[in-house]
Amino acid sequence: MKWKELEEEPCSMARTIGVIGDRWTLLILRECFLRTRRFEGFQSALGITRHLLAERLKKLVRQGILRRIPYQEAPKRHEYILTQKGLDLYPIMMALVHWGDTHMVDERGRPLLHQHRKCGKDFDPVIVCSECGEPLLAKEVHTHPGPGAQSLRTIAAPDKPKAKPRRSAA
Amino acid sequence: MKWKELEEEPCSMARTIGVIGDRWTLLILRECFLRTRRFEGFQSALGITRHLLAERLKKLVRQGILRRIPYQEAPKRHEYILTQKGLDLYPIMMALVHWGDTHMVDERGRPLLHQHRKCGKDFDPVIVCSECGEPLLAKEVHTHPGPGAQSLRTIAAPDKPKAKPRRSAA
DNA sequence: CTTCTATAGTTCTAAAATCGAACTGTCAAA
DNA sequence: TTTGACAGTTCGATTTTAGAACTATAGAAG
Repeated sequence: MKWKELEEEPCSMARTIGVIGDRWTLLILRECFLRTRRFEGFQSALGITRHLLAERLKKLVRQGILRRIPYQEAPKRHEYILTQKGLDLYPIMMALVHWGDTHMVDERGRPLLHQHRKCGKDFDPVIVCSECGEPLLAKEVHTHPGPGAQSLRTIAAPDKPKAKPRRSAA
Repeated sequence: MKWKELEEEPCSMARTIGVIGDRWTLLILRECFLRTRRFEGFQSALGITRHLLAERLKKLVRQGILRRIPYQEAPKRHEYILTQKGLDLYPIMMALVHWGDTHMVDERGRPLLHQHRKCGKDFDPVIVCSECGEPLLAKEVHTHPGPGAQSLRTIAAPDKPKAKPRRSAA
């Protein structure tokens, strides 16, 4: 499977992974949410090679997740800022952080706390059902094909995905 | 930066990315949540090379995200099932799916719908504050160093990463 | 008894991605 | 005139991944 195919699969998760599902892209996005905007800022914060950084930024711009905006003429310079589409990645970022906070902290505790301005408290993100507001548990969710379904794969778990001969028997 | 270093960074997101932040691992986890449990199941569903699949499964087991459980003696066979730590990845998976549903669907609509057994309705996942229950917006969240902070990097947003405006920066 | 099939890997080579370091170009300041 | 900051680009070396074949075990088929 190639990256391009991923984005065309009838699976929203696969498509998302096709866009942001690699180490550097995710880390670049972390920096974006931490308000880094410029090439040098990303590079020195992450230690990514300049080559890859340039490539990843281009891809994020192509995907409409970042916008490249001039901040000075003279030597033309641009900064990269999140579009709405990019800001919408926030729940993904929070979910990643929260899992790390829960399962990957050492004895010192969390490196970073999040305070909700609305209520003033440090919080954890909680996922709830948009319809009833109850917290979601994997076990209580049932998936079924939607209008965009097309392949039998990825819609629901087929109990046994037919095996095919791997070698020519001749 | 190497993979191993990532897991030691004082940043929960980096650590999480170090564990699950690559294309195949994420797709394998998708399959896990769709109830795939066996080597052949993953391989044929994803088209991943057997070599990589074996490696990724080993890593997920090492990380305590999957457990390798024998389901038959005779030729010894195992299946891979999510531990609690693995199940806790559910919010990340849902967040990925939801972003794809919002920004990556084609005219046909969503490939997969999620029904909440508790209320019976198809839903979207919503992230709320654990303290006040209000939906979270990136703009309303302030980050500050926690007990596990140690490096100045990644703790909090440096307002401008050593970018001193040398000119009138618009 | 031999062959086929199913399952879960391992091994090998070629191709692709990433790393690391140097190089390009613009303009301001020293 | 030289240096420094910034935003890239280029290129050879290294690491990962792809793709296909090979190994191993055991039941069923013939």
